[in-house]
Amino acid sequence: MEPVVHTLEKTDKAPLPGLAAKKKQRTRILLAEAAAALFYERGYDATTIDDIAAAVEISPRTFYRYFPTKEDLVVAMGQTSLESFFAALEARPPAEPLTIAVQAAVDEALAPGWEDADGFRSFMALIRDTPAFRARWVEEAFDNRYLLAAVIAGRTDGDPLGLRNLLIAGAITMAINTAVQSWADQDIESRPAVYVRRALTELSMPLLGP
Amino acid sequence: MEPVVHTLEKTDKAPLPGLAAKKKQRTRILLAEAAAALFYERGYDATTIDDIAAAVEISPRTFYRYFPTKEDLVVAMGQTSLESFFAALEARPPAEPLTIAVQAAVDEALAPGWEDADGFRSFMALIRDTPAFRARWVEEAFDNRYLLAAVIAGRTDGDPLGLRNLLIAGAITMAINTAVQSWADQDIESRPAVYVRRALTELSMPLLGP
DNA sequence: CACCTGTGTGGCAGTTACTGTCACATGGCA
DNA sequence: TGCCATGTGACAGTAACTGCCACACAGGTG
Repeated sequence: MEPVVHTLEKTDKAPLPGLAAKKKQRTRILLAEAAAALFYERGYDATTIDDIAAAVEISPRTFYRYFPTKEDLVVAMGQTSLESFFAALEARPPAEPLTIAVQAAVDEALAPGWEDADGFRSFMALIRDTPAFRARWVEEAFDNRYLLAAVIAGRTDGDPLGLRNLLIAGAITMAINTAVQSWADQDIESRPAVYVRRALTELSMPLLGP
Repeated sequence: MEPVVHTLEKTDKAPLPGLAAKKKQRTRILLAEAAAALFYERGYDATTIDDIAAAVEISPRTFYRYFPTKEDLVVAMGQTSLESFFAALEARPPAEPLTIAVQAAVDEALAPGWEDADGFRSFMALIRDTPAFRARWVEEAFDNRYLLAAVIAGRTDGDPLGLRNLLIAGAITMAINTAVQSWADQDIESRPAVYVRRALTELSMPLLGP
């Protein structure tokens, strides 16, 4: 078992001819979208793999060549946002304080979301109410600490696996998740970024006394 | 769905006659122990519910009256340590710096473990290598933030659901998990407490610049 | 004592997630 | 044209879970 450090793409193989790769990627996205639509409509349990496969016109067996388990669909459903976040973060100037950079990256990553904030809220609700998704999603966040730590390390030429960077990444991960979750659960009006800002601001002050 | 805030016991019902409750609790523990033994011996996938039920001489159907899913066994396997941790933490003097208190509580909770550090290490390895367990375990840690935040709030008469306390609890949760995991993965000699101390020390300094 | 009622248990049938295996299709290449 | 590689589908099998019903064994009531 080596998935301690993840990469964002699912590099099972060498890059492939390049055309087939695109097509495979495309089917993967189609599957995730079809699944999402069905989950929102009927719920997770009431949607079978057969349903999802049928919606994309592939055989159920083939579904499993794209996703190892039904739960893993949730990762694909959130992947676009996640990639945007990391891309945005890496594009930020290294001199900028980390808090600000993260804040801005969250803003950008979620930006396409809040014209339809309801969609995003549905997504969060789906995760909250679907135990299998919830666990998988949290695990994903947990793992992405390593990715985040690497980015942080990159801004300062630090050690990607150093304890300090891991802790910072962990705290930020927790902060973002806590913030977004409160937003999804409570607030009807303001944008999630408001919550994230509040949490990150809190983080930038010393958390613990001596 | 309401499990946002957890209690440590599984309060499905009113306290029950009290005798039946003990017996039920006992069976639950027996199941968790039998399952653990089988998992260590053959692995998670190679152990069926039927095996576990047979080891405790109950019917497979009855197993599901104790645990909703096979994965949930991992929570029961770790529950004793978790309860010790919280008990120890609450017993600490409120004046004591939080870092020290947590450190000491981890020490106490894991103490029975390191005469047989190998057992604990096996447990961590099982979690690491069993995707279903891993996700469930991380989720549990994630949820226990709320419990920890409540305890922290109790030491200072703060708000158990206040953002600040949630963030502190989150950071500590991450720190402990990161520390224990590194210990389990790498170190053969020293005790996990050493890793935890290092992480907590780091946490007690400001994590993020302004 | 018989009678009910509530609670834990077991057996059975059914659904669905997932897997191993094999056969077939397609497309580039010699 | 034949050959191989890679993606796909069909089929059978295992095992996790669920709903349902029937039974056992309390404790309280007539």
